[in-house]
Amino acid sequence: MNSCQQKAMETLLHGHGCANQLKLIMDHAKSDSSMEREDLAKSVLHCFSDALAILIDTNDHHQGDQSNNSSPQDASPVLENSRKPLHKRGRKTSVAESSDYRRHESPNPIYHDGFLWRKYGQKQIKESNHQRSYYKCAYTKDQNCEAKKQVQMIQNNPPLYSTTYFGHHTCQLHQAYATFPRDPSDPQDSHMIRFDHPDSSIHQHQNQSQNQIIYLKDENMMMLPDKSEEWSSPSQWMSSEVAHAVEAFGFNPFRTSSDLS
DNA sequence: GACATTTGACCCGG
DNA sequence: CCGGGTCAAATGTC
Repeated sequence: MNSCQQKAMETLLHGHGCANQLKLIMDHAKSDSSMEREDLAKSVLHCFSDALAILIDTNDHHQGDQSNNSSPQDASPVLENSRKPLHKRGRKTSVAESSDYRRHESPNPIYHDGFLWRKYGQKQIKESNHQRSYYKCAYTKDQNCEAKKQVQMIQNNPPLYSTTYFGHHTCQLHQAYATFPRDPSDPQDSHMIRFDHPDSSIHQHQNQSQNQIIYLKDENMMMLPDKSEEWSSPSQWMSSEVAHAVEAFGFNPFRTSSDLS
């Protein structure tokens, strides 16, 4: 998978996570969480818009360099960082100048976006009069995930918050997604998709006869068919909602440019 | 006690 | 030197 497709995949997964949370909230509408629902709905919309933009751009520009399999994701940031002495702290590279970011603006800060974040800093930004909060993926240490986000109020009246995401989630949440089908011809190879916490086993259901695993947190997740020799259709490697959303836009990330014309 | 958040210090790029 | 990003000790919460 090239880096653009991976980026789109992550964005779609992000949207899927938001959709799941939204569904859970709506299923258990005990409390008045309309703000949360609004955040999630906006996140879902943003994710699909961003993913589609990425995928369409991929199709427009990426067909010529298919031989180049080395994506930026393959380059090891760990090695890059390891060149620096351990006692060095502070800004390594300017994330604000990185082209690899996605910025969302909403009347409320986006706390529930489908990922688990850990706050690692807060700073008063000189020009804005508002504090900026810095978050890392909760799996930064465990799985070397480098995804980060910044949340900052950018306007008082009416309140407006900017949430900026940097980098990609490389935590297992996405690895499970990115690595299958591992061996479609191997019947012993279980087809597993998971979108909840990788360590949580309580939601896990295993169909032992078919050696397939689904997760109850994603009730609408498709059980992958045993015959998985073809993965060209999004509906065969995405959740049903994401697949339907992508197909509704008439887009197939594996379609070639000649198919488009 | 374990884990998450806060906050001041440190570091780097401009 | 300044502003922004990160670290890590201190503090809070469960």
